[in-house]
Amino acid sequence: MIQEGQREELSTETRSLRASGLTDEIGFLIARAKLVTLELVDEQLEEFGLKRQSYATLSLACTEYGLTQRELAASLKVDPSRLVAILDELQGRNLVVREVDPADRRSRTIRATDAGRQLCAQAAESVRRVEELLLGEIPAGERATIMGALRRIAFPSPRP
Amino acid sequence: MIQEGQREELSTETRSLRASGLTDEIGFLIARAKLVTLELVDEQLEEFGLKRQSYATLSLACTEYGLTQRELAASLKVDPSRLVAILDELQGRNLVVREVDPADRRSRTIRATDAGRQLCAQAAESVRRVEELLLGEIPAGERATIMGALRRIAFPSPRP
DNA sequence: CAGCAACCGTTGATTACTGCAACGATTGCG
DNA sequence: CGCAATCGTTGCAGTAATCAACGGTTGCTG
Repeated sequence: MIQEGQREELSTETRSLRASGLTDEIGFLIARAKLVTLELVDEQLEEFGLKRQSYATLSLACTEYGLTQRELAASLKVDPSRLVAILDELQGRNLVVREVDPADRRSRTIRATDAGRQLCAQAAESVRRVEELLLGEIPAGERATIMGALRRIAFPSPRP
Repeated sequence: MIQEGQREELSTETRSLRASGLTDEIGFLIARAKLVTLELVDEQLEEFGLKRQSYATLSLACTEYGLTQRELAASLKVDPSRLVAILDELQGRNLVVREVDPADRRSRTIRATDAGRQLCAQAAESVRRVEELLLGEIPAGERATIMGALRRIAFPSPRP
């Protein structure tokens, strides 16, 4: 188990975390991994003036499906009321538009503008770099396993 | 790619998420996996009257290292001021005690009581069930890969 | 050994985010 | 037509994250 070659200096912090058993629990690991990962994502998004949620919203708005705010909120697991502010900001920057759904005038379908699409494409490229930063040294086969497992966890039983 | 045998009913929600590319981004996946996972963890902890942070704190208090509040806060990436309320609650339930560090009377070393150890052991057993729920159908070898990757992401460059 | 900067736990204020109820506008159904 | 349900929106309450400040304590330094 312990490599002779690379002597690992274990901080008391790491040692106690291991002794507590927390580093064997998936909940603790995912919570912590989320902190680290999203910090990197935020870093990448900063230059585009986007935050995680506005970026995710913009990404969905770039698809061909004309999603309503309700659908958007459900997809992103965000409260519809929270989405209002996000869309206000995106629309204020002319990245998306709210179109009245002709089929149901209560709903607004959200679509990205050309500027929105362009910005989203650039941001997506930056965001994808995070995976490289985090899993760069891991062989491609294992990386696929990991991403697949995350997908499975993120979208449980019925849906992939 | 697409299995003939199992016809997958794709909801428009899943379809649009895929089309947006978000399901290929590690940031989105981890954020979402964290939501799902911690919901299960909370569920398991509820019967013990613990929340994530108090459980993690209690876990660390159960180790042989007599950690100070400062060290605890650093290990859990929680603000020291936030830890005060957590410890107040745990101490109020006689699960931990604050001992004045004889070496440095400014510091308080946190230790679990016998009751605290007992409760933590029970809670830990429940919490570990979450991994089974999430990764139960995945072969053991891949599970080890996944947990290892999470550890690597959660504790970047210098520390394992 | 006196004094001073630094550190510890704690308090308090400020800010941000989540979840929930309620509202007008609109729809679909009976 | 009338009524329940839905959509976007607003506002509010509870919770957490961040930061400054303070008394008590330590250790360094002159």
